[in-house]
Amino acid sequence: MKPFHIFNTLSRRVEEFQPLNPPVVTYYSCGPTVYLPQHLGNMRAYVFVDTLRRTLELNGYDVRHVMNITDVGHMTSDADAGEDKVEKTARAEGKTPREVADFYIAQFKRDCDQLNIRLPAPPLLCRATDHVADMIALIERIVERGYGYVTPSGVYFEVEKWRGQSRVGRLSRQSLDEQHAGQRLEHSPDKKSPHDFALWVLNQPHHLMQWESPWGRGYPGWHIECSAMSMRYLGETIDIHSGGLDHIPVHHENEIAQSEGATGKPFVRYFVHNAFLVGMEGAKISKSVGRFPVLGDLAAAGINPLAFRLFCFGAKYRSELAFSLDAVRAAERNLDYFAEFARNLADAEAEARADSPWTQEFDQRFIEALNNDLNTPQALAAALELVGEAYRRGDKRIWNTLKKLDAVLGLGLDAMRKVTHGEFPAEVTALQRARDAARAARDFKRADELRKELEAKGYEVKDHRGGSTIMPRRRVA
RNA sequence: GGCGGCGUACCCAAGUGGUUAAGGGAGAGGUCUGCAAAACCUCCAUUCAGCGGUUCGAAUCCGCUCGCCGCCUCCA
Repeated sequence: MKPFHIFNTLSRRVEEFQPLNPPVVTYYSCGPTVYLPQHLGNMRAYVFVDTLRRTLELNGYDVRHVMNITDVGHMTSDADAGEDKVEKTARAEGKTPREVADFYIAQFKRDCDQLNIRLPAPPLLCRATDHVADMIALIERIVERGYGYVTPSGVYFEVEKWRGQSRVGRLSRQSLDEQHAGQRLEHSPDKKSPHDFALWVLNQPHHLMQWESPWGRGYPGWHIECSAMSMRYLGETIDIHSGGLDHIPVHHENEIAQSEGATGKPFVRYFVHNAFLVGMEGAKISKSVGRFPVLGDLAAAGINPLAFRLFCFGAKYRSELAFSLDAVRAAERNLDYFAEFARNLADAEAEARADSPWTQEFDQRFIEALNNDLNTPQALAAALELVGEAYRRGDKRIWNTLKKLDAVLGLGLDAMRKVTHGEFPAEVTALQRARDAARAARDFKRADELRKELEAKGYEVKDHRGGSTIMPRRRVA
């Protein structure tokens, strides 16, 4: 089997992945900003993060995964002096910033749960406001090494000193001249150059969240949280750092500068970036635009939210994906296909110790597709064909294989099977038995009555040759 | 102005130099079925935005044209 390969934005190539200290993989993924609900574009990114993590685990790696939660420092306009977005929402809703953040964090966790996205457990799911001391310590190192300078409006990182005027940005491949920084926005006159960015912001008395620092009361710049928390939990050089494509030119470029400026060591070995979910008009879905679809919209449209996970697998993470309710409905048919198979699987079939030998081909195709830069469309195709082949051959000894694939697909097929193979109330089981008997006696009138009774109690009934299966009716929110 | 990406069937999309252009959805026909629901079979792009070029061979490489989008400012 070929080892895992991934596209590294640093080299702009698909590379064989080799962690620094196998089998451990240190992985930092950019998490949510918590001043609004997460839209489906955000959720696509987290499905991607989850898929990457699960694929690494499938390859036998021990993934130490950190995700940050940005609950301070995102400005509405200018990166240095605009209003903090969390605070803006707090003012609008009459809450404290902490309350706003708590609310949207809880919602984020619920959304992830519905998509079977496994989040790191705290403290590895880490909040910026809980790590201000780490950030201050890091800024001190940067200043000591001569890359930061203190002014009345804040501490800034001196970009040109770090990389030189003409050097091309490592990630964005643009020279400083090409970036036209400052052309379209106002910046602090204290900055030596428009490219410089804030590490610590001072003298913003209206800002609600403030901390004491060696330079005075203030709050951290946006980029510093990721460097500080990444180093805190994963060390000064990590294996993988992921985020959206939009972070390449500013956020990640600046993270590299400040981190390597502070430590003198490489910050990240593999930078991985996911592409956007786009609306039907082909335009990017983003928080700053105003209206955007959220996970709850799917349930409102009668779609199982988990279908969104499979919908995401339909395109590679580096390709734009066009969102529409119909496209998610199409994915929901695939979800039902897997689910039906799992639910109807007899115990004898599920408990077979070894799967049929022909399943290996699909297993292999699945893993090779994922190991080839996370080609989820091909992996999904292999999984679908595995099930199709089982039906075709009338040989359902594929459960061990399917469960293995589900470790990445993340549909929870095992739990789905238990829905039809679990314990039901005695009266429900009795009704089912009575109905099976009526059917066997070809008393279809009676069978139909009993079906109605079961449905009234909230159970769905499906017949097959020898008998029937029942399951609680899916609640559509 | 700079940087980057995209255009494959009705829809979502793989494939990026070489046998018949994955897979799914929708659609059409069929098998099975008491009903309902599944499932299975068959069909569904001589063609990859357009035009040139390179090559024994291109959806895949190069050039041009048209159309669309992202980033350079908070954004996954």
